[in-house]
Amino acid sequence: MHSGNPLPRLSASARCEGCAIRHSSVCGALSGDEIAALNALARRKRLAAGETYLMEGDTAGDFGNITRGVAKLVRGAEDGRLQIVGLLFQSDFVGSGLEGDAPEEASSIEAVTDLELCLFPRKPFQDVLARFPSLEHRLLKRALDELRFAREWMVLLGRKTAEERVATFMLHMARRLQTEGCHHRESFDIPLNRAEIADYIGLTLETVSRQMTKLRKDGIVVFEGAHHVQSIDHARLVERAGF
Amino acid sequence: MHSGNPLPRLSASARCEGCAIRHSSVCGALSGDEIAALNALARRKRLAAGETYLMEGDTAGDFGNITRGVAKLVRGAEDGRLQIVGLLFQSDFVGSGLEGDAPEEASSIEAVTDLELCLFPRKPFQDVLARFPSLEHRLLKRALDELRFAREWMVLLGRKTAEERVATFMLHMARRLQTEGCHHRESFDIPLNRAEIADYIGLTLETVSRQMTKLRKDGIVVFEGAHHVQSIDHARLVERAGF
DNA sequence: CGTAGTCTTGATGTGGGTCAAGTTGCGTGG
DNA sequence: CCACGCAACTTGACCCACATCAAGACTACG
Repeated sequence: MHSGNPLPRLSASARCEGCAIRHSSVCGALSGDEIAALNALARRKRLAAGETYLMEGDTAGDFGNITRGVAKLVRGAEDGRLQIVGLLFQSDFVGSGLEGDAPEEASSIEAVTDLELCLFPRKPFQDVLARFPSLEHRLLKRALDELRFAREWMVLLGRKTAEERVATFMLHMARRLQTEGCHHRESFDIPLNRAEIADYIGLTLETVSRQMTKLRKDGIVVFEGAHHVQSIDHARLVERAGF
Repeated sequence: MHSGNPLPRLSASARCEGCAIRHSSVCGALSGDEIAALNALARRKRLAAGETYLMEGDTAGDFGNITRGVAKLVRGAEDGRLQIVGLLFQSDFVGSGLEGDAPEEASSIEAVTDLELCLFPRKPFQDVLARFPSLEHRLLKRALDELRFAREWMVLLGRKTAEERVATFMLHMARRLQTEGCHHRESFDIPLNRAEIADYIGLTLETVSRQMTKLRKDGIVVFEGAHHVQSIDHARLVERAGF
């Protein structure tokens, strides 16, 4: 990891100007001139589903954006217990600490689907950050959004029933994934498998499976296979999701 | 709330220069000249233990610091279930959203102990924030710290046993409260009652009580009354706290 | 069309919730 | 200073939602 041969520089065809997440990521804070500074630093990295980008305890420390795919932030115990403490989607930001050397990572980052990252080496990115307060402003907004979401998830993990957890999870997936592609369809693919869902919402995979079956039998969700959701009854899901 | 008679301006004897949290709060980012801008805005507010500063759903929207005491961020369901999603200690920052009007609060803020706040009206503070990037930088560092902590707590809520939760909670209290006063003593007062601890770590008050009793009987914690901790066996607590 | 990974379903177990008394500690008033 | 009353805490008995253990059933890919 992060050793040996350098990552490829961004090719002309993959410049920031034409980037899929040019405006939705933190880069949206930057004007044409400013983005040039980042463009010069950017390196692309691809990971296959299941591969690990960073391990808990590492101090790798680059910054970057997710340009395609879904990643999970995972904390694990030696005895096999896992908790997914966050999901990263297209245009989400990656990186720990702000100043100085990178701190030890509190969680691993693993590719859930095939993944594409746009990475900036630590020190040069810190310099860019110091030059452009609008970039830091954008990072702060993102951090506050993630904090609000983490607290929402604390409510789920601390107080919700299995039924409420799965309903809340489905609403969350629908909100994040329906809008990524086309706005009108209500269908989407759940990128996580049953075990990952369980580790995200603090249950076992068996309980997740049973609750999914219940949603199907109650006509609230129409599945096509275990991962593709044809349609959801949003109102009834909200009822089931609890507070 | 936030109606009628204005809060008192900061008196000369309570200026920022002599403030207990002048350097530990976000204000630590500001030079003498810069702090003057904030000093002109500051209003003090006191709450007795148990009083509510903000209700879930409010859009009050001032910013501020906790100058003394402990507050809890609480989310509640109609059926009585509660989850404390964060504790605020001396020098912690309060306020939602950055730009424009205040968003609806996701959680209530309630005084756990007698509480003293140093508040800045929303709009003027936003102006100060726009003028001094170092203040925003400090806010970002704080937000990232809180995010890291929230994710740590997600692990507790999602995967830890009752025994591990109470041990982790005690370590957290020791860390936050021992250093506030004198460094050498290992004793401290738990500001939360059993029900609040339960709502913080996702258990019932009975289970919390039983686990506290177990810590006492196993000689890991010496209590004097239900709230005062005389000493803790740090190493054995860490063992019990799990991952 | 075989086989390995993933998902579903069923049977059983248990950690922590719920319900119900006690007990302790503390402020208040006599 | 003591008696009372109330809230907070502890402890015990019982229960249930979800975990665990154990087969099967899909499905995808060679």
